[in-house]
Amino acid sequence: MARVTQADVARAAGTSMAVVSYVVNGGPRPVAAATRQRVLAAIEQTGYRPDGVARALVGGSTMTLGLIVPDIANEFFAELARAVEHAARQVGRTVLLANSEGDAETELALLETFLQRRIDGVVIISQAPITAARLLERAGTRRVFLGAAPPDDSSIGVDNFGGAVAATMHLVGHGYERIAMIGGPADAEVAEARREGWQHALTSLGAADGAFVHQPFTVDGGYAGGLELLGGRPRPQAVFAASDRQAIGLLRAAADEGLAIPDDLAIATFDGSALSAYAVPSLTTVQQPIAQMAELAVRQLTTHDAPRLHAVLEVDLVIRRSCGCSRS
Amino acid sequence: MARVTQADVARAAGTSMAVVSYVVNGGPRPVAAATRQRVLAAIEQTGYRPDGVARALVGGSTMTLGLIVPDIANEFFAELARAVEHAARQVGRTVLLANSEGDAETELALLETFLQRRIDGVVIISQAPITAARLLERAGTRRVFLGAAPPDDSSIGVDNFGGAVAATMHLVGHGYERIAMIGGPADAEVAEARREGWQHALTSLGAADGAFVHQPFTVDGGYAGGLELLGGRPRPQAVFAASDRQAIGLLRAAADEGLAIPDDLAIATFDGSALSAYAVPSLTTVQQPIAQMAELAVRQLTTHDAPRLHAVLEVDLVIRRSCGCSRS
DNA sequence: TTGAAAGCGCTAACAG
DNA sequence: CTGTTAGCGCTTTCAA
Repeated sequence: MARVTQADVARAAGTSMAVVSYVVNGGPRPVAAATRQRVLAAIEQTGYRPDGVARALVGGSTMTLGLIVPDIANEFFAELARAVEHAARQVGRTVLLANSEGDAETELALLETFLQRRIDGVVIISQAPITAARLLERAGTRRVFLGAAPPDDSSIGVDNFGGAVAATMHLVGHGYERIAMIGGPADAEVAEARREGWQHALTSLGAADGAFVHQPFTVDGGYAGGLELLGGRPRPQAVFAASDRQAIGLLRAAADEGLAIPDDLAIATFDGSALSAYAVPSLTTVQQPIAQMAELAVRQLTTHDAPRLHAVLEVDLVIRRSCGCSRS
Repeated sequence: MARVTQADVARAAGTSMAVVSYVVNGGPRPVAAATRQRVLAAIEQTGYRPDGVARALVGGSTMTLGLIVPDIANEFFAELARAVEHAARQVGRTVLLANSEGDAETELALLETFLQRRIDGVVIISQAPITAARLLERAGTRRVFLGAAPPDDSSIGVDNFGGAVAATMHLVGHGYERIAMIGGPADAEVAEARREGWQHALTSLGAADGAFVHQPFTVDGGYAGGLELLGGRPRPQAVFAASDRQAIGLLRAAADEGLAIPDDLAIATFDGSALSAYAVPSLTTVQQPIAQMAELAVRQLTTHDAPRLHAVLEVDLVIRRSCGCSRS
């Protein structure tokens, strides 16, 4: 039951270890067809499985990517994780997953662990971009930030401002005049951009400012924000939520108030996670291009000397029922 | 910028590599307090970070656990993944994540990759338990199956039958007489156990058989099943869904039919993922002890010669609004 | 208590 | 085209 090594294969094939390595890796030296066959047969017969650890030690690359998200149980991050794992697998990489729990200290500790594991690169939704970048830079580890990012590091983001404008405009197009917003935490960059987009749409249309509340990106946050907004007078006719999770909470708040969606209250939200499609009624939402983000991130980490990346991806307004479009 | 190695530290501290190793690992040989201080200082000063790869090569353990789920974007698996990662982190392990996409071939390929990476153990929700177990056994790799499992391997499951009985009984207790069920795929063990529980509760109460449909564990499955069941005459008064995702689809089907929950139709479901709490109305569900499952799984994989584990965990009926309990 | 040295399994020069 | 060999960075005997 002992581990089958390259030496065992070499012995069985009557060749040297080097040759075995050459056929396993298809290089860097050519191997005669006949020899190759013998080696292949020996591999088959011995049940040899190359040892990735030894390979990494000598070669340098672990073929492993790290992924740090605040909370994998959040639909959006879960979908992102799936996409990242998928993209990584396509190029032969494996992914190490970790949850920072939204905590900067935990995130740094996690990065430290990943560095010890010698990951080839990391995709991170960071709570402390500057510190994280410095650590990774010192270690010479590639990385790409999603969302909040240090100015001089590779990052992938979406057009939060534009998406919020589009959603708000759409609501305005329905004729609503009092359009409130449940925003994210005041210190979250992406949240602020969405707020500005909403604000911009409102003012550029000459509408008075709508009510606004800061809330965490959670269902509970959406619920609390919803209750507060719906309790105001005059009550808003529509609410733009900064995230799907918040919109779900808002749905409940509306139900508590006995408000029908979209007849008594229209809703638009941001993210485009499956949550928004499953909700009743389904939510009109600004969809983030998750697959594309993952694809880009993995490519950035795995292509040899890729130049710094600064992507801001287009976002897509998906019209569903919560905004009132399909009202009879 | 070159990698700082143990040799660098030894040099800086004026000792041998062995001593550095002893202080880093706290053994196996004692080190004089003064020497230890010098080493610690040298580590600090050089910015030394132990190389996990080299360590794994010589030591044997990679301190890494693998986790294979069908689809991390599914709430239930996402919550499980979070719990596993958390439990693993508590004991200093890192987790490699992969999605089998519900495909046996993919799953095997993933396992093969994990074995090359020399993971210490794997937590798996398997599509092909027997084959997977054989592969892992040959490789001498520890594993614990969640859900479907080979009879002679460690596994962790929940009382699917009992949970279904409890949920169905609860519905019966409300006075409903026509209680239908949206089940899982016919070939899924856990799904069958839930079906039997529902069946058992019905017959033991002398109720006539309720309508039943097989559906995949998806929102769409629940929607399709819901439409079919709700279209039948007489229409069921309550439906027990085999999973939260299906219940979400059922909610939509009910909305399509203009049925109010729980007044026109009561619902109970199985899983207890956040989805069930977020839904409007909130869903009465059989909650799986996710944290406990993860905790147990990780312990099984990381404790030295743990005996074979065959856990069947208790499940908890969480009463919320969809069953009609809070009807005025 | 400390040091020297033998590997862990593999890749890639460097020789033949 | 194939074989020999020197490490990759670390842990752990075995000596001192």
